[in-house]
Amino acid sequence: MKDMSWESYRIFLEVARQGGLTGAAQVSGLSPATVGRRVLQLEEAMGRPLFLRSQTGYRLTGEGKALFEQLQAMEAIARGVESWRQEGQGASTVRLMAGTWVTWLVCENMSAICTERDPFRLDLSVSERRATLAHREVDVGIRAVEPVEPTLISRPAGDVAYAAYRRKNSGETLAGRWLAVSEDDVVSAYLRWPHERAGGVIAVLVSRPRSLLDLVRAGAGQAVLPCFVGDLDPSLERAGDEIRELRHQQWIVANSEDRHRRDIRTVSDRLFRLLKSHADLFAGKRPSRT
Amino acid sequence: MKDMSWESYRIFLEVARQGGLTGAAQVSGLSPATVGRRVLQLEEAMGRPLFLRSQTGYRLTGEGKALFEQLQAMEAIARGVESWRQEGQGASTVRLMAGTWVTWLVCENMSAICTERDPFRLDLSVSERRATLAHREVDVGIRAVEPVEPTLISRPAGDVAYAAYRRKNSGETLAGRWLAVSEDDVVSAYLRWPHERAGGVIAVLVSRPRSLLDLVRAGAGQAVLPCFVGDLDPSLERAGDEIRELRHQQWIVANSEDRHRRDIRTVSDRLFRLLKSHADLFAGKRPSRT
DNA sequence: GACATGTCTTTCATGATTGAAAAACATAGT
DNA sequence: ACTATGTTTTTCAATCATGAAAGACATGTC
Repeated sequence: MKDMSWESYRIFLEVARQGGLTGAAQVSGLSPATVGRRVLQLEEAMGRPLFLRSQTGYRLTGEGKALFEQLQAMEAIARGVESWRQEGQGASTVRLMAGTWVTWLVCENMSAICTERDPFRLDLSVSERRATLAHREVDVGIRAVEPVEPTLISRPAGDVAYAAYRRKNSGETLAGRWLAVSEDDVVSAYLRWPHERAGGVIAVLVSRPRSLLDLVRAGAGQAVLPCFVGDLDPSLERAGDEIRELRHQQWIVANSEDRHRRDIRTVSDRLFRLLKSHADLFAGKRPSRT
Repeated sequence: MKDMSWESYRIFLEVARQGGLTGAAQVSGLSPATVGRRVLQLEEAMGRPLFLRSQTGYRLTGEGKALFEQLQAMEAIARGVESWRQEGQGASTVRLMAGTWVTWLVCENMSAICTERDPFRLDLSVSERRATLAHREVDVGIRAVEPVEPTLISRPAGDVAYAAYRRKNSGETLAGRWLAVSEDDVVSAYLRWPHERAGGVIAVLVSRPRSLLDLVRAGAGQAVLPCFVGDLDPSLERAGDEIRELRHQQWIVANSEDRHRRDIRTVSDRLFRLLKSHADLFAGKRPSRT
């Protein structure tokens, strides 16, 4: 029997990722009708059900999950080829993944990472959409734990300190009013802290960490933030000492197979310099503001 | 810009492997016309020449070779998926690679490896077409050196001894008449031996080792053969002692990622038993013939 | 309970992709 | 020098895959 078309593999991956035909159709530039047909053919060829169909979308079956695992590895290589292609056309893309606050810092200092004259484009993605380096979904990442995968190379980029912050001159009126991220969206230790350790009640819940800063600025309460965020904001002040138990190191991580890519190296180096130049801020050593 | 179609990748691989449009068209079931078109599109999309075109066929450029390397890894995964598919349909295929003589032994004892009642098919390929385990072109292989790749698992399967053979009762008349494989086709030490060490002249050159046995049987001269081949043939006798310097171990090798495949395990085990049951013959301990 | 909104699925005309055949071309052998 | 055989490339008709729109259906909202 003829082999299954590789093109169906890619469509399958997108349907599995997007959780439905509509989403997959949009990102792949096809129509939902075609996507549905191709998935049907693939299941036919594979001789097993790959999805659980419902009016609300497609969910992977157990066997579908097994296939998904395999094909992700295939996609990783395809991504490598894709960037090799872009490289040849002098228009490469570096995908940088970071947490909410490092992303924020990068945005504030974009000119230190990527200027108009650089021959590459930058794709920033926050870690909520948990992209994986192993599958080459991103080229450079920032992690709070040292990676163990042998296929990754990492470089330590200093400590990160945390403290509670409130609007300046708000005195003790906000003492018990904590701002926090809803527990469903908690992905890091510092986000869990208000839930576990804060004595007072939690006044406002938000779904994105970024909103914490906006709320504190507005005087809605106090929240735990990285020191390099809180200390950099002139309208904020610390509501207590550094929370030592949250301090951790951070690493810049890249895929070792992409060692040869100049653009990745460039971004990685510049990011390293940016973090180093803010090392004192990251570590919570409150410098005198200019 | 839209990504390149994965289907083009597969076509590219086949053209690179077959060295032309015609060959690729046959194995992929397309017409030469479309294959040519798809390659053209791929080159367009990649923005670089991938092949050197000539009336005699397609040859990879340097950049084409780079792409070929990448895509081979992709194909390896696709092969894994393909056998997973076949497995689900209860009709799997085990690809076994071996040298000329082990292949011969397997053919003679096919019932010990794969019978009608087994739920899998066997693809035998001799090592001349140098298939690689790493790229999953074969599932089980026999090697004369212990593999170092960490992705492979190996199992020692005894020693292999060599000696010179001639037709029985041909006396000393054939003393200097060596039969050998032409130097271009020499892939193993025992094939090189007649060229380097034989005192006499080489009477007949053939391109395939298998022909050596036929020639010796016909009384055309003497040739170096594995003992398990020569000693098993009642019409042959040794023309000298074992050639100790050629003795080596052999290993059964499989891809460790296919550990879970029952059919591969079965073939591997049966092959192991077959080799073990002939261990004395392999080692050159001439047993009394029945 | 009606309704709005989001899905997947089906239908059918359109258009892109394909294959067969012929052409153009190089190579090897006589 | 010529022919035979292999290749790639072009041409054109026909098939096949595709998309738009409509249908069917569940889910959540008012």
